[in-house]
Amino acid sequence: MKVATYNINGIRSRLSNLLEWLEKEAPEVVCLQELKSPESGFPYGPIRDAGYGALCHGQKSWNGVAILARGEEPVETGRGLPGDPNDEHARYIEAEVRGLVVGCLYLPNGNPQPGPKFDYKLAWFERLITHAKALVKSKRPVVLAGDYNVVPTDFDVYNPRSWKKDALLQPESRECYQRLLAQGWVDALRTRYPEERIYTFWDYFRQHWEKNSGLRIDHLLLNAALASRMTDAGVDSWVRGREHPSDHAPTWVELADGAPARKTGQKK
DNA sequence: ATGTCCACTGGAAGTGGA
Repeated sequence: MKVATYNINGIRSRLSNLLEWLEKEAPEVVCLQELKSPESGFPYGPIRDAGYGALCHGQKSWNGVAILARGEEPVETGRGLPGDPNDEHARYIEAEVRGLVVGCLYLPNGNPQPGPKFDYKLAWFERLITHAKALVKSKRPVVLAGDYNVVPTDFDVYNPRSWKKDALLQPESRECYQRLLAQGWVDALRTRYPEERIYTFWDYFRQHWEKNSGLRIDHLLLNAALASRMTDAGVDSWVRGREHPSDHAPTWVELADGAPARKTGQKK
């Protein structure tokens, strides 16, 4: 089973890219970010026709997240990150799919820094860390997937000097990511490729895609119950090379089948 | 400072966000 995350940068203007990718790669579970659309504009019809059930947490103009499931309907377990009732941004949705708990997140970009947007990023990150603490310990398999807007180390960017002042590389952002990992999460892509440069995002400027000047900011974190099932991971970078692409590429993990659910025990 | 793209407003080109 393939679980993927894809920052689509506008689902309405990118629908054909999404459908082509779904048809070619047929992931079982998909986390989407940056829909830039309210739920009323979400293309449920074409996505259903492609064979996927969908959950959408949208808003006008910005942000927006969704979870797709091939051949079934994801069962929603939460939307909006707990911890701040005044936070209106549509950046988190959670569901159960195929025995997995799937958290789909779009962490704030945080630029320019310093400033209120960077403060919001760090505050949101703290709320994520708090929420993740319960998930990581679960006996159930959990994946936290999305656009984290964090370049974990200098090895995850083509040239750290060019991005030194960017919110994605700040020590505070990286410290939060490390603290999240330290709970016990496995960073699927880096575990699969411990010594290779691998990117998930190439901005639209200065022919960065053509020169492979990328960043690794889309991450799939697995708890212990799921990490042992990982058989492969990768980036569908061909999608970034298509006409009219998002600046991100779909990033995925392949998982072996889990043990069948028990009829007794575990129940609370 | 620059570079490019998306969505929105308003009814063209500018703004905000990334």
